[in-house]
Amino acid sequence: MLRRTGSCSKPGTKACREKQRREQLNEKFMELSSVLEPTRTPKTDKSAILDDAIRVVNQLRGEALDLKETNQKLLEEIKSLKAEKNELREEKLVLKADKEKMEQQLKSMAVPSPGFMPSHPAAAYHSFLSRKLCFSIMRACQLE
Amino acid sequence: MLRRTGSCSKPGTKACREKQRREQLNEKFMELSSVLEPTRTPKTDKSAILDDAIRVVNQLRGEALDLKETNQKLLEEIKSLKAEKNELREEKLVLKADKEKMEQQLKSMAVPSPGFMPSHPAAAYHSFLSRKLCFSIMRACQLE
DNA sequence: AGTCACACGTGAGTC
DNA sequence: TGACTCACGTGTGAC
Repeated sequence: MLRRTGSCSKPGTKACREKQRREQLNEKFMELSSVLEPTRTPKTDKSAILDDAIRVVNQLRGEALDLKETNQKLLEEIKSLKAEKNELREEKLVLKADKEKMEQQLKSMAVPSPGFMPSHPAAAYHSFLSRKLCFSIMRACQLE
Repeated sequence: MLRRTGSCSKPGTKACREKQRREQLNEKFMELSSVLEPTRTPKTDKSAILDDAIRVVNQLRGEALDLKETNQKLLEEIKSLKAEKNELREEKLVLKADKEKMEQQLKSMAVPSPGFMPSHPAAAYHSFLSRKLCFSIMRACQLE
């Protein structure tokens, strides 16, 4: 692209304005080329610049489409992961409630009612064995 | 863009080849314009086409960047969700093991050792009460 | 009228 | 050399 840089010989002439118009067009060609290839020295071939522009726009459009599709799938995966997580949390809560209920029951068993007193030596010994058993259960149930 | 469509007056002339070259350039302008606006009637203004091309390329570049960034964040979120899910699953397994251990202990308590026989009526009555208590605990622990 | 964008043919430079 | 690309000034049609 030859460039007779500089202003017109006779300002106001039609030829001059036509020259300015060409210069503006060429500046836009350069700018487009710079945008298309931010790294390299801009091309000076108008046909090549137009070809590149067509190619790049199509390529970027496809890329954006792919990325949007991927985004959509990732969002769906997140949605399902959150659902699974909530399900696990609920199941965990149920199990925890079960466990606490069992512990509560065992604790109340370990402390007998005040009026309950074995009157016979054999009964007292049996009661001792029962309470010993209950504590061992509690130990087993608390699990560290 | 005025279009003197049709071939040259005198084929082979320089003027004719120059005309063909201009026509090729114009076709590329048209194609670029079509790519830029797939829906509308293509523009015929060369400056406007170049402006649009610059704008669209920049816009698509930014859009692609945003999408890639979003993708990255989504991937990280998925990663952390999976980690949280695994943690919940492990906690659930621990709770389940606890529960089963407690159930096992209670079940073995419910069946006393064969040599264990209360010798006195009061002791027998107390043993009866203990077993009754154990069964009620088991009912409570199994929880439907 | 006058302006605008384009087409045209030609001169000039490059490989 | 010849074919290519670009700049230039002008001609033309549309608004």
